[in-house]
Amino acid sequence: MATLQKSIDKRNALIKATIDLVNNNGFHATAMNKIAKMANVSPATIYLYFENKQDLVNQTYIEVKAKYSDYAFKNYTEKLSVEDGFKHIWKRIADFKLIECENAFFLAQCDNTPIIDEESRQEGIKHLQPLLDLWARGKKEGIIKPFSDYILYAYSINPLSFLMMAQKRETFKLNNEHMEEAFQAAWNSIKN
Amino acid sequence: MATLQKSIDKRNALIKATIDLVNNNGFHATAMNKIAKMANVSPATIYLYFENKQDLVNQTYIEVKAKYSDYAFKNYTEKLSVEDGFKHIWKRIADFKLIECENAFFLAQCDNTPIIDEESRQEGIKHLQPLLDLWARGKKEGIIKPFSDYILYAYSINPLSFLMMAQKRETFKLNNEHMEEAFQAAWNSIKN
DNA sequence: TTACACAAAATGAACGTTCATTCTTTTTTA
DNA sequence: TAAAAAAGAATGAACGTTCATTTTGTGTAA
Repeated sequence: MATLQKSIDKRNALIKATIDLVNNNGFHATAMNKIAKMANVSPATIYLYFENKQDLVNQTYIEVKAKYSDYAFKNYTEKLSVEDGFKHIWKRIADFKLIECENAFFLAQCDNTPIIDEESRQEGIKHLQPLLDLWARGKKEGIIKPFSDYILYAYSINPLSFLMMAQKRETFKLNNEHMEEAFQAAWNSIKN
Repeated sequence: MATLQKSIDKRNALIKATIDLVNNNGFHATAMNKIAKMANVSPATIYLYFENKQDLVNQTYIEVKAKYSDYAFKNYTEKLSVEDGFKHIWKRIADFKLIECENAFFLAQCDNTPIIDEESRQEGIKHLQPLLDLWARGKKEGIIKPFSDYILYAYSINPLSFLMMAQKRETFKLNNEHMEEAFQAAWNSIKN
């Protein structure tokens, strides 16, 4: 337990600190110094766990992205109808953005800036496959509009990021009614 | 012409260089040095036009945002029906994101990160009023769903940013057919 | 149980570099 | 010719990273 466990704790603390500081200051304004301080660790210790700053943020991204898709597809099964399946995944993603908003905000920032290696970005995309499969089935059954996946994503999933951002910036307060409206808008934009 | 004109040219060159470099490297990885070099100017000269780096990027943001909304509402008139008016504005915004994609990308990056002062951000929001007015009319006439403006924006306008981002990243190639699909999705998500 | 030795983990100080900004000088303009 | 504009070199601070050293944890011999 002792040694290894301690290590994992430190690594987690470092990743948590990275998310926090990058969320509030951006990647390049976040000093290794500050990350170390927030994680209660010496700056030098970071380099026992990560190659360098870029590696730290890449690994943080991949880890958060994995957490995101795990959350999104929890309890999902292909046995559901297209509409029910979509609603299930959509609600899970919405929940994630609300509940794990620090994580979600970090992902949004990575996805909209050049701070992440293209390689790590590709690594993070893989996880969405079940949703793409669902859409393929929906198109075949004539339930989903025959739009390209990018369009379907842009109009049914991605808007949640915008809402989360507004919420985080406190220019908008999401409530249950809003979420109901949002789901309707999402479904109307892609259903046939 | 002479003095003042020359100054405006330099200022424009600086702003253009800022957009270019921030788009490709992010704000904090963009050195004043490099901005000066790209604008064919001494680093010291920047400080004749801008207070400091933050001021440079704030002013760049406000200027690009103004260009964006000018473009969006060009030739728009309130005499149009709600549907036609919306289509008009939507197409203008879509055009902007396609044609002025460097500008659009810069805005997207500013809107998704903490690089811009909250004050400048607020300054940039004002310009959307005609669209909000149109939605208000649409809701009153029962043509637009009675959703909050944030939701309407998230599902009808903001998705264009996502598509532009994918396009810029060359993971997706937008064509006319896609734009038609995108408009349908946008309108379906907000129409009653 | 204690004392010791060794390796792994962790540290704080130090390094070289790069950055935003300023200072002094030169050039341009009117 | 005087003032405004611009330049390039200089500056101090801050950064990512490394180095020399100390601390911690673990197994072993007494």
